[in-house]
Amino acid sequence: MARPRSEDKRNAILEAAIRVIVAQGLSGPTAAIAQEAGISNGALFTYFATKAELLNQLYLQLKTNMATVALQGLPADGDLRKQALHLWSNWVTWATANPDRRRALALLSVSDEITEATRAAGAEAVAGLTELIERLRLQGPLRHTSLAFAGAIMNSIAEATMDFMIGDPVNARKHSKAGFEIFWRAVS
Amino acid sequence: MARPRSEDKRNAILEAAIRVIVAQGLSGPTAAIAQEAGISNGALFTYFATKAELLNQLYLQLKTNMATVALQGLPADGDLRKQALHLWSNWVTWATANPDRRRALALLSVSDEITEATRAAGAEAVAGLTELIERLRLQGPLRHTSLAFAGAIMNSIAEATMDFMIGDPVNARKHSKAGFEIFWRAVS
Amino acid sequence: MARPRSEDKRNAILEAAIRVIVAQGLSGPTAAIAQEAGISNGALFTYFATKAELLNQLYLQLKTNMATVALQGLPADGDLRKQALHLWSNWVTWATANPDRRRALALLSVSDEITEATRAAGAEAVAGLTELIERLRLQGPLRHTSLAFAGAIMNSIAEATMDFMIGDPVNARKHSKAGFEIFWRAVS
Amino acid sequence: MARPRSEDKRNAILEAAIRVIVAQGLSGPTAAIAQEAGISNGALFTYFATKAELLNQLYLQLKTNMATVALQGLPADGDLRKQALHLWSNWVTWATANPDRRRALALLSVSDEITEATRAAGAEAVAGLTELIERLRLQGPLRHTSLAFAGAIMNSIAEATMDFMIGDPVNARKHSKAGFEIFWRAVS
DNA sequence: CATGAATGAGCGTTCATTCAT
DNA sequence: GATGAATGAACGCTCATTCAT
Repeated sequence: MARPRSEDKRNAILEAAIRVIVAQGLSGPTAAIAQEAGISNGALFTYFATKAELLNQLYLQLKTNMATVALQGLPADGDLRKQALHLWSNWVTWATANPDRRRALALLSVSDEITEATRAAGAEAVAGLTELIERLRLQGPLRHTSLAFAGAIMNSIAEATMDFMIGDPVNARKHSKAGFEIFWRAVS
Repeated sequence: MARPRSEDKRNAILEAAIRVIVAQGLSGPTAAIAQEAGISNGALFTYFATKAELLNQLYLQLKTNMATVALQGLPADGDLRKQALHLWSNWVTWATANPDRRRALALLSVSDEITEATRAAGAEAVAGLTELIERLRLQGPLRHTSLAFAGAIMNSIAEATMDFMIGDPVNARKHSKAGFEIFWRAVS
Repeated sequence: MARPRSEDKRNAILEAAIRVIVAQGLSGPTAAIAQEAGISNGALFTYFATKAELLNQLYLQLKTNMATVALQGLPADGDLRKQALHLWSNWVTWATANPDRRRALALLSVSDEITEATRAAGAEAVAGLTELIERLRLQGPLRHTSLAFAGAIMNSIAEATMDFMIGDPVNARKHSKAGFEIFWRAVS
Repeated sequence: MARPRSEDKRNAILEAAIRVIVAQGLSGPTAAIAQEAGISNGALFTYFATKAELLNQLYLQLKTNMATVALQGLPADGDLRKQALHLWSNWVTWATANPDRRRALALLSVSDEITEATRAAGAEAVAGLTELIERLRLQGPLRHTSLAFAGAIMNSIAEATMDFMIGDPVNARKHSKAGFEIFWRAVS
């Protein structure tokens, strides 16, 4: 058996890609990613056939990671507001603790390198989140809009909140609270 | 800076840039922009010293254009809700009528080619808008947050709304209305 | 008006390509061709959009050049043998005087970079030659084979002859004569 | 050189190389050859130290194979024409039955990866053939040329004939006969 | 000895910018 | 000023060869 393909190396590449993307944008060279990951420039293509594939997989991993963290420890039986607050709290905490991941995900989200298939898989990955939002929506004033619209609104409020939490860490808690109240008023 | 010969040509370049950016992203070649504008390759650099400068100026022009339209015909004396609704209506109308401009502006907004100075000038350009938001904020639950935060929230709700209006034109009016109500509930 | 595209430079590239192909084969780098031609590596692509296009055009030019030389001063009224001898003589003289051109053409002829369209144009370019061969064929023992077959046979004898003329210049004249006699006996 | 383990594997590689060369040219990747041979990437280099060595050995094997088949069952006592016809027949039969081998050999023959030493060994391998040609030559009009020249001429006529037999299998027999007559007239 | 991941030089092509005309 | 050819650094990707397992 040859040297096995290393999961660690794969992760190192994805982590390196985040750093390069944050520093140089999506057009950062694959060679820089490889160097940052401590491998040769050719080895990168053992793990990802093309740069586009690397970006797609990174998008998916970031989205999955975000959703997983956001849903962590969600109280199964709490009332809706309690659940929403838990989710919100996890979410903004993730964003605050991982500004690079969040920035990379934001850039990837608007890139046209990300295929429809990947976007669909990404939607799948956040299904747990989506479901909670749906329950919220059905009970409030957005009841007559679509799920997607409600999700987008919630997402947009959250993102704006996170921007401020990251940009002004001292008042992060305050912004988080204010953001949640706006969000809550939007859906209930 | 001596003004270059033709203001028309300058505008043609900026319009061409919008089309190229929408079609190919920010990495679209300057040569494509020049061709689309009906001028030569090299002439573009008579009007904009570098590609980055072109992008910065385009950002500024788009932001200014958006703000100008948004404030058009704002009733000076109406009550706040009436004013806000007028603004909202202008804004989403602009976005619906100019999806390319909006898409280009969105891409430019997250690009790291846009300098701090340009962003500051952009903030300047939307001062009229900002002022109205500030008046809203001071009267409502966001009163204890910052102006910038309130602006970002409002912006984010509007952007999400516009996405849906453009993506689903049949229900555009409905989305606009729903979006405004959310916005209004957020600030009042 | 900008610097005009220079026919000289185009020719310099084609000549350089011949030298590089002879020295390194068809896989010789475009950068080497550019350097040999005294231009920057990017400029090559102003004249030929891709390497494949360069190779195709080179093939065509070489084939055309060969045919033109071969037909030079062909006696219009001479008897067939006289005409054939004239052609043969021109042809092998060209090959002897231009071994690099001939070698490059040989490599290009077997390359799969050369498209069907180019091969068709090449056949067009040697139409004058083909026509004479056809007249020969119809009068001799090959009368019952195809034009293409007769052409291939004649070509193959000529090529073998040229190989020996180039490889052993001292006896070039002798080989040429012997080759022609074989050829003549093949077709008459 | 200790013989590597498996002669089978060596042959599998050579056969695979033929297929890859026919499909992709001489620049086909060694990895593709290995895959086609059903072995790993690296194992190929246990059998052939470099790609060039593989190509050289393949050249030699193909040439040997061709010559062996061509001489099969040669009547020791027949008259010259009978012997020549037998040889011719074997030869074109081999080419018709093994177009891939022939195509690969043709590409290898013009490649500059094949060393002088290999070419010399190749000449050695076809010595039996050469000897017959030599006997022919000494009795006919080519008597005053060199052995090599006569061989090249004969080879060239045969190759042109084979091209047509392979390209137009329906008339293969006819082309073979016509080719032989030309050949015979050239040497006798 | 077999495997296949790792290496890194090398390639064709692109493109912002410069400059001869 | 306008044109578009020239420049050359940069990029994504390939592949012969090496080497850890």
